[in-house]
Amino acid sequence: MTKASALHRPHLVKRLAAEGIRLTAQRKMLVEIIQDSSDHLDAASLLRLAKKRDSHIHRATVYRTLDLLKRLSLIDELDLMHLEGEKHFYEVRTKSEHFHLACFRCGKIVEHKTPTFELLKKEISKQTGFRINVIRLEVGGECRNCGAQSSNLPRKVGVP
Amino acid sequence: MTKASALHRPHLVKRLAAEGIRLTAQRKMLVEIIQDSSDHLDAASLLRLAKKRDSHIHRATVYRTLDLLKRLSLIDELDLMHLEGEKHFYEVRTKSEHFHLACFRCGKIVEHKTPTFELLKKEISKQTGFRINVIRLEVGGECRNCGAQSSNLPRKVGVP
DNA sequence: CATCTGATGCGACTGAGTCGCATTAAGTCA
DNA sequence: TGACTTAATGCGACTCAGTCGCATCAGATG
Ligand SMILES: [Zn+2]
Ligand SMILES: [Zn+2]
Ligand SMILES: [Zn+2]
Ligand SMILES: [Zn+2]
Repeated sequence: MTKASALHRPHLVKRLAAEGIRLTAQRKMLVEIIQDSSDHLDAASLLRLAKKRDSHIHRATVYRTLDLLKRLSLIDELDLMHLEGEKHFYEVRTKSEHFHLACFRCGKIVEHKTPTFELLKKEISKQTGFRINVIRLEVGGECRNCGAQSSNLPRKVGVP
Repeated sequence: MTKASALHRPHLVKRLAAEGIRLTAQRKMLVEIIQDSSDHLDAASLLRLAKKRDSHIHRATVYRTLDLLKRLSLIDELDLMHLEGEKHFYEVRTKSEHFHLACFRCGKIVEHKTPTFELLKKEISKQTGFRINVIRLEVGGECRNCGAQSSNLPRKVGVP
């Protein structure tokens, strides 16, 4: 169990209850798995992990729960630059906006944050009049390690 | 034909030639369609438009060409906040980075740019040591118009 | 023009995600 | 606590975007 789970689970459960959403065993389990995972999970991985705990859980339930959590803005959906196919990944939404950098060589995903991002968000809102609900920044490139080796290793995608 | 096409097509063709890529009739046509379109196209729309010009073009060719252009960084792939399903959309990559705002109520897509975004990009690079190859910022929310009506219109997604 | 080779068309195939419906179980209240 | 109501789950058939291997076609080159 990561630090995140202990902090967020009560909040999530409260949110679900507040919306008049039924707190089923499956939903609790799925939320727990997402929160406790140190990786960013895609639907298939989530289903796989869930089946370890309850082999009868059905993929439809996983998709429906992801949709629900997305609609409630309890999780964010990520592409991670489509590093491994067209999958989408999910993570619990935290108050402080962070974003993701994906290395096209080694596949590493790095989370980062900087005040400039928060500033940019405010600025966009002011300049365009949009009330911002979701904001997603993703970066693809070459991480410090891979760049340092200035190697000729095979590339995966997006490299000009 | 939009302003973009006249400016970029020669460049695109040059780039393709430079890479030792064969300039087939199909590739030329697909590049033209993407450039001339005022909308952001997804694979299916691109195929539909292409078939109007050459009814024999096959969907596999469209997918392969999109992959090629993506790999060469000649086009960027967008999600547009999955406003209409899980489709991906494509646009010619221009030098100046812009990003997209999607309104969850009316579905409008707005393109925007601000120096802070360029600044952020430089900052990320410096702070993380990443050599940035692709950077994608997408915003979902409520546009000025829809917000002004503070209406109870049906919502599409992501609204808490 | 002839040759070489990468690209296209094709159609079968895959597999993620969806849908309608019968069954189950969460929440509620007497 | 034990019905009762109704949302949620499990199920399996289904869809349909995207992939793949292979035969054929057509750029590029000299
Ligand atoms: Zn790396
Ligand atoms: Zn993250
Ligand atoms: Zn996506
Ligand atoms: Zn709008």
